Amino acid sequence: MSSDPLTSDAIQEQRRQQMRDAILQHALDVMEERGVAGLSLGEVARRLGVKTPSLYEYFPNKKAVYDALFRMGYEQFRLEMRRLQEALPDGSMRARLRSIMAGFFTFALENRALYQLMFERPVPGFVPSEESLAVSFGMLNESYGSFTTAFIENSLQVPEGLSTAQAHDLFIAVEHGITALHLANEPDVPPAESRFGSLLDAAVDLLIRAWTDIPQEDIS
Amino acid sequence: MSSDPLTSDAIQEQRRQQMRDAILQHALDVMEERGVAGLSLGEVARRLGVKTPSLYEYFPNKKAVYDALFRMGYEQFRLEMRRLQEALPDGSMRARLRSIMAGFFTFALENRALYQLMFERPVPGFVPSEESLAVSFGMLNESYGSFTTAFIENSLQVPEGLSTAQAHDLFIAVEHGITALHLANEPDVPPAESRFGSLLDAAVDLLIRAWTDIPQEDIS
DNA sequence: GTCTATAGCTGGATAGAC
DNA sequence: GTCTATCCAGCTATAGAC
Repeated sequence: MSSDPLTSDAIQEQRRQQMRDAILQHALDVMEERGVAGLSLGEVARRLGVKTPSLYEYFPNKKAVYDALFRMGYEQFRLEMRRLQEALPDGSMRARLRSIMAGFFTFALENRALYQLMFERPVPGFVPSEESLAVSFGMLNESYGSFTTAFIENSLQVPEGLSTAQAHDLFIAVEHGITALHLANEPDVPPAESRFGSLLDAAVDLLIRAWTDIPQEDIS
Repeated sequence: MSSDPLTSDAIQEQRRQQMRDAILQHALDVMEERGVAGLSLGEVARRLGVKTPSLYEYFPNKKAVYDALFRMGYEQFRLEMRRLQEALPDGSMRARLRSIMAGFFTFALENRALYQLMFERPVPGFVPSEESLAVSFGMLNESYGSFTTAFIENSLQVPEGLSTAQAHDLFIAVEHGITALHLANEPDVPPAESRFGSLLDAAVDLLIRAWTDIPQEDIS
């Protein structure tokens, strides 16, 4: 019997995918060290133990590497958010929002370069492709879905004039504002002691206060 | 009489300052077009009608240009915030917060590159100098001062466990979150129609709701 | 203070041998 | 699919004439 061509192809494909992943992983490392815009394909190749032109077998150009990273970032982010949803504590809306915010923040700290690529525009000339933007929107929609569910379950009320989608966007904006300022100003200070990281609880409190009717027993 | 050396020196100094300003202005233009990290001294020189080495008479290296821009950004920002404070509408805290947020947002839109340099870290290897950081802290303190005043005047209450300084930081984080997401996702959409720009009012509402005791007449 | 000239480097990307 | 060789472009920065 000759070797099975189908299996052979599959192995080929697998190897190809492994190489692509390795490139992306080393690219991430380089970005962490040199800054997002400081990615160099030469440096990536060096770390992989190959020569630069070899990379062009796997990505047509540098922008494609950025694009793949952008997409990968949102896919990982989606997985992380799902994991978070499933492990969400029972009980108060406060505890649940707190948990989501902490997860968001932690993801950003553990994937700084990726986070910057996803939420800021640090690379001159790079704009995510349509397909990658679709992935990022998919993630947002999924997040929006569980946000809405949580809202209904806890009978929180969004103020009139504001859609639930907008409330969700505002939630993300608050998360991102705290996260981005922490990363820009005190990237290496532990969140709990940091100027902006320590505001996570206050932010949750803010949202709960604003979107919950003051209980009647508060009035003497 | 010979020419007055003092006056001559002053003129020299003035010319020098003009050239420095011109360099910074063109650097800003280039950053707007090519991205913050895409600044090229060669391009700046070209637009000024001089050769690249001439720039080194005015700045010792490229980082010094970034640093001067960073500082300039915060100085302009401070002026803008003062102007805003003075023109603050009488009346409700809501109207005043709205005005401040709109001013912040507008400054960011009209100075995108500068804003990114100030609030994000888009340039690999660039960290603001101590002196420039001092300027930025000075601005924050000034902003904090007027924030506190406005709070006291309107007898708003920060929740226990949160200092006024932290409330101020949270305010900035909300401003930045909305602004940054707008710039990253829909930089060219007019704020009023944009996904995140349109959240400015909702953000003010959020803060007011959370930090104001619900009036008694709300209870039937 | 401006220039020419140039060092010195790094980068992205392609052609073509193996 | 990997390599060598190379192109080409751009950049920061310095030396030294004028």
